[in-house]
Amino acid sequence: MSQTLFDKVYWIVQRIPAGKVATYGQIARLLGIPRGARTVGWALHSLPDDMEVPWQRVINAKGVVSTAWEGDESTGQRALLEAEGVVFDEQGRIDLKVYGWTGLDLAEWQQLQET
DNA sequence: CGTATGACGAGCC
DNA sequence: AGGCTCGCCATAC
Repeated sequence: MSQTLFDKVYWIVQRIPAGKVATYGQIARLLGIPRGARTVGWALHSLPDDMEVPWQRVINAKGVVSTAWEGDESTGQRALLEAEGVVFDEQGRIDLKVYGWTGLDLAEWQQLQET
């Protein structure tokens, strides 16, 4: 079945460990489109509700949560991340040096190439 | 098939 | 340092 770019994005995001965060640009590079950060963002934008994807672990390069989605204090993206151990600074940003995802391990990377 | 759009990014002012 | 503009890539219409 022809995996769409979206499916790959979801596949990768689902492999980001709890307590870690990745940037759109980082995921785009994994997909082979170094300048396609926007496309990744769009993929998550149109994420089906019935799909379990920790999209909250995907943020922009500034270490800030883009989705002003904030709906609720207990369900907001920030609350979800803090519950996983991610710490925000006074400016509401995440230190990517500490919580940044290092990437897929070798086995996962190879599996991605096959899809 | 051309134009518009979007959870971004890097560069310039 | 902070804010604005242009560039990129894959879908939607």
